[in-house]
Amino acid sequence: MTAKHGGTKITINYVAEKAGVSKTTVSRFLNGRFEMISADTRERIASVVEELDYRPNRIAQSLKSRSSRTIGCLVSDIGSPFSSILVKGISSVLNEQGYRLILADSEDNPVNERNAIDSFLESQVDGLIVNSTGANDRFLLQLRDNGLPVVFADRCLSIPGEIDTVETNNTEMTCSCMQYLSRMGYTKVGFFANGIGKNTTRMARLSGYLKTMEEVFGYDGRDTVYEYVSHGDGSGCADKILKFITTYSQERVALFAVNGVAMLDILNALQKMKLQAGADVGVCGFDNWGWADLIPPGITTIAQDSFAVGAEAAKIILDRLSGEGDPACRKIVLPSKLEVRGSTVR
Amino acid sequence: MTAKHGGTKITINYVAEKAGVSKTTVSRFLNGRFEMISADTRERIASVVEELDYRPNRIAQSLKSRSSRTIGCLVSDIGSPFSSILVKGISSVLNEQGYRLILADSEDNPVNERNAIDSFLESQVDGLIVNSTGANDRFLLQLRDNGLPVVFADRCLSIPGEIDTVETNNTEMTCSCMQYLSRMGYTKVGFFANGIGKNTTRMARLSGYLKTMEEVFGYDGRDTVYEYVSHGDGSGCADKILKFITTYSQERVALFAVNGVAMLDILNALQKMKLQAGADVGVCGFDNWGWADLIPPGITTIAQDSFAVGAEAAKIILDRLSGEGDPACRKIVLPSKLEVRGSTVR
DNA sequence: CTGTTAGCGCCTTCAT
DNA sequence: ATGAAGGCGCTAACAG
Repeated sequence: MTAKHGGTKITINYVAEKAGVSKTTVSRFLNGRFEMISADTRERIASVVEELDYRPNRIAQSLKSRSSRTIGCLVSDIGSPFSSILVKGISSVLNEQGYRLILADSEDNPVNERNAIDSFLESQVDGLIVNSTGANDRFLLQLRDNGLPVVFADRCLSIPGEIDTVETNNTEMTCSCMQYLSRMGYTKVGFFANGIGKNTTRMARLSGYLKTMEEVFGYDGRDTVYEYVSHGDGSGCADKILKFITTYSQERVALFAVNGVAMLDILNALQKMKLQAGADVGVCGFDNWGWADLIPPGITTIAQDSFAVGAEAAKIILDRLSGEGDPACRKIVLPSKLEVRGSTVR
Repeated sequence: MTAKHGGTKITINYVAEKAGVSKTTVSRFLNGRFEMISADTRERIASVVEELDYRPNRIAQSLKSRSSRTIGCLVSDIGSPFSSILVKGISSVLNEQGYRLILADSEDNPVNERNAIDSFLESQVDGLIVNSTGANDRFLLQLRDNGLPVVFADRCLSIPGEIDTVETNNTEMTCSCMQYLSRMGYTKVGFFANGIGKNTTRMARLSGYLKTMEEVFGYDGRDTVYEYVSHGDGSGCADKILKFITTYSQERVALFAVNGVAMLDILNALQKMKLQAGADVGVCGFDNWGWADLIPPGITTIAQDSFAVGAEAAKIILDRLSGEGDPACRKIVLPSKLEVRGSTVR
C-alpha cells in the first residue's frame, strides 16, 4: 500500500498533474535523467514528490522493464544456523545492490522445492540461489540453460552437468579431519549422519571419509557409516552409537558428525548413556554453532563460513546479471577450519 | 525468466493464440472459472498450457489486481536462531496460503530498517511483519493507519498507540524466573544485556527483573543491571561479571542473561575466569538453542517458541487481509517455559 | 460460452 | 526541454 492523499493513489500520473508536467518528465526525474530537465521543473517535481511522499511502484516498473530486481532464495531449512547465516550473507550483498530477496523453505522436501521454484519463476525473479534437495536438479539446469542465473549454494549438482556452485571444502576437510584422528591414535571412526539421501554436501563428506578410512585407517568405512533419523534429542542415534562402540570395544574409537544437527544428536546421546566425549570416545564433526568450547572437554569441530558461502553466491548471481566477470562456469570452494579441542585428545 | 519457446516469451496472449481463443478465455481458465468455458475449449487450453509449460506472470497480475500476495518481513538479525525460527514460522503459514515472503535484515540499524520498509512499500507488499528496532515505529503506525496490515513480532510498539503484536510473556516469565531464584536462596541477581536501547523485548524483561528485585529481593535492581557490547566470546561482559561477583562476594549471586546471545557471552566469560556455573555462581536466562542440557551442570533456561510467534504473526496478517476475525487490535502473548537445570541449583 | 475493450503504473521511442 | 502514444501481461466490465 503506497501512501495516500485524500483517497487518491499516488502514481506517477498524479505527481505529474500536481507538478504541471507530463509523466514522461516525472519518469525522467525519477530515473535521474536530469540533463533533460530544466532546473525549474526539476525542482518543482522534487518538491511534489517530497510533499506527496511518492513511492514508485516497482511492480509496474518490473512489468515494463522485464526485470524484477528480485532474487529467489531457496533453503532446505531456514531454522538451522547454517542456512540462516547463509541467507544473511546473501541478503547483505543483495541489499547493497538494491536487489530484493524472496525466501522459501523447502523443508528438504522435493515437492515443496519444486513449488517454490515455480512460484519464484512466476514472480519473475532475476536469479535463483538454491540449497537444492537434488530432486529438481534437472529442472534447475534447464532453467539455467534458458537464461536464468542459477547458483547452487552449499550444494553441488547431483546429476551430470555444470552449474555455478559455492561450497565448503567438504571432502578435503573431512579427509584432513580423518587424518588428524588417525594421528591422534584413533583406529575406528563412525560416520554419523541424520540421513544422506541425495544431499550432495553429506555425500561429499562421506566420500572423504570413505577414502581416508581405506587409505589411512586401512578398512572399509562402509561398515561404520550410521544413518539415522534425527529427533533433536539424540534418541535417533543412541542405539547406533552403542552398537558401534561395543562392536569395536577393543579399538580406539571416535564419532564423526556429518553436520551440526548430527553433532547435537551425538552429544545428547552420549550424555544419556553417561559417556564422556574425549575420555570414553572421540567426538568431532561439522559445524561450530557457538557452544563447542563450552561443552567439556571442548568439542573438536569443523567451522564453516556460511556467511561467505551466501555472499559469494549472491555475488555470482549479480555478476551473471551484469555480464561481468568470467562467463565460464564457476566453482567456488571456501575453506573451513578444523578447531581442535579436548574431545579428540587422548 | 519464464520458459521460452523458439525465442518467444510465453504470455497469456501466446497461449490464447495457440489455443485459438481470446486471452479472456485463457484468463478464465487460469482462474478456475470453468463454468464459463465449454469442455472442449477448456481441454484445448489445458493442453496448450501444459505443452508450453506456461506460467502466469504474477507481476502483471499484481499490477492489475493491486495485490502482490507478498508479505514483507523485517528482522533485526536473520542469523540468530530466534529470528530464523521466527521466519520459519512465518514462511510456513504464508506458504500454505500461497503468499510470498520478502525478507530483509535490518542488522538492528534504524536506517537499514527504514530503507527496507521503503523498499517493501515500493514492492507493494500486502502486509508487514516487523521485528522493529523502535526507531521507525511512528512511521509504521502511520502505514498501518493508512490501511497496510502491520504486525509486530517479538516486539511491541515503543511509542503510544496500538498495533497488532505477537510476543512471548517476557515480563511475567522474567518475574517467575526471579522468584524461582529467590526461592533457591539467591540474594542478588545481575541482569546482563548485550545492550538494551529501544529494544522493547529487552525492556520488558528488564522491567520484570526490576519489579521482582524490589518486591521480592528487596533492593533496587538498577544497581545490578549490566549492559555491555557483545563480541561473541564473552570478552565484553567478563569485567562486569567480575565486578558484580566481587561487589557481592558475601551474597549468593546469580547471573541472568537477557537473551541467548548474552547467555553465550556469560558462559564464555565464566569459562575464561575458571568459574563454574551453578557451583560458583547461579546462571540462567533466556533462550534455549539446543545446548543448554549439554553444558555442565545443565543451564537453566527460558525457552521461547519463536516458530509460534512467527506463525501467529503471519496468521494475523492473513486475517487482516481477508477481513476475518476480530477487527480489534490484537495482542498475542505466547507462553515460554522455565527449564530448570543444574546451573541454578545449590 | 466467448470476445472486445480498457486500463493497472511505468518507461520509451518518436515527435515537437 | 517536454509530451503524446503505445505497450509490458493480465483482468474485468460489457457486449454479443
